[in-house]
Amino acid sequence: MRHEYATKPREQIAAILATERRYLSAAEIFERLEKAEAGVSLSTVYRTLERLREKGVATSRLDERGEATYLACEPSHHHHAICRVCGGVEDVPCEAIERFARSLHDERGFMLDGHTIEFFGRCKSCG
Amino acid sequence: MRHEYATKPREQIAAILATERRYLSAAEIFERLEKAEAGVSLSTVYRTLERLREKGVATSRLDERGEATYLACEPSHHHHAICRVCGGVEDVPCEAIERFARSLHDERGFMLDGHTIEFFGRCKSCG
DNA sequence: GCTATATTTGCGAACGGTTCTCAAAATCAT
DNA sequence: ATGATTTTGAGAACCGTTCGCAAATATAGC
Repeated sequence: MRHEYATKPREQIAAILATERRYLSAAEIFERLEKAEAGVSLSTVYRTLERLREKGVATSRLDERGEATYLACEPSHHHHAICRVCGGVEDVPCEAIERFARSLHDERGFMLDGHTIEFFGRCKSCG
Repeated sequence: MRHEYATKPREQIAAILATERRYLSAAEIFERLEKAEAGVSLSTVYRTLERLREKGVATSRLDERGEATYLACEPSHHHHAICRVCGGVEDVPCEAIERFARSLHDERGFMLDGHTIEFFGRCKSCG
């Protein structure tokens, strides 16, 4: 029989993620737990973040330096506008992409100054 | 006086990059150099790739596992369509983004099945 | 509540990619 | 060739992440 144990470390990590509207690294989360003297290990932080991602309640992305960062995130398909100053994340619905720069600024006040776009799939010769 | 020395390792690395239309990791380039018994060190591969990127003749991106990969690349602003099977890269001009899925398939035969889009800038409160 | 069983945890070691250090080798100007 | 300067190779160091395992914890059944 397969069980899921509800543990204090998991609750604490999920809580930190839930109250933060920016991508956090495992190290950042670990720091906060240390400050709160939670006695949670870094390994557990990594394991729990990965678990949250698998469950679909968090997304992850690699920052510029290749460090994995996590954000509590609804599973619906959308994209992110990330502030270069505060790191804050705003959701950008997929349909908005066509009008992206103008709408981001006009509708949300987000001053776009860069973006990363990559498409994946199969090229003509790989069918 | 500041000089730039033209060396064999640099030529060889640039040559590998120039003939390959896919993102290559430092390790992959190093392997090829080993096969050719070029006697070039991994450190030099890293240093040279970074140098090519700074000079603007190559771009880099992190793959899913966070490994840095490099591609010889014109400096003009555009995006990439990466084949999931062969790794081949096709340039996607920036203006095409609005019509991306249809045009990619109709015009290039690239069957889109995923994409990564991130916007950067300053949010309303960070001005 | 207690016990048995399965899951989770913390610790520390291992890992893999990248960067650094530094003496030896290569490049270029003269 | 010679000397000043840059680049290189080898290996150590680094850093984020993963792994292995014994101890601790959570749950189910009594």
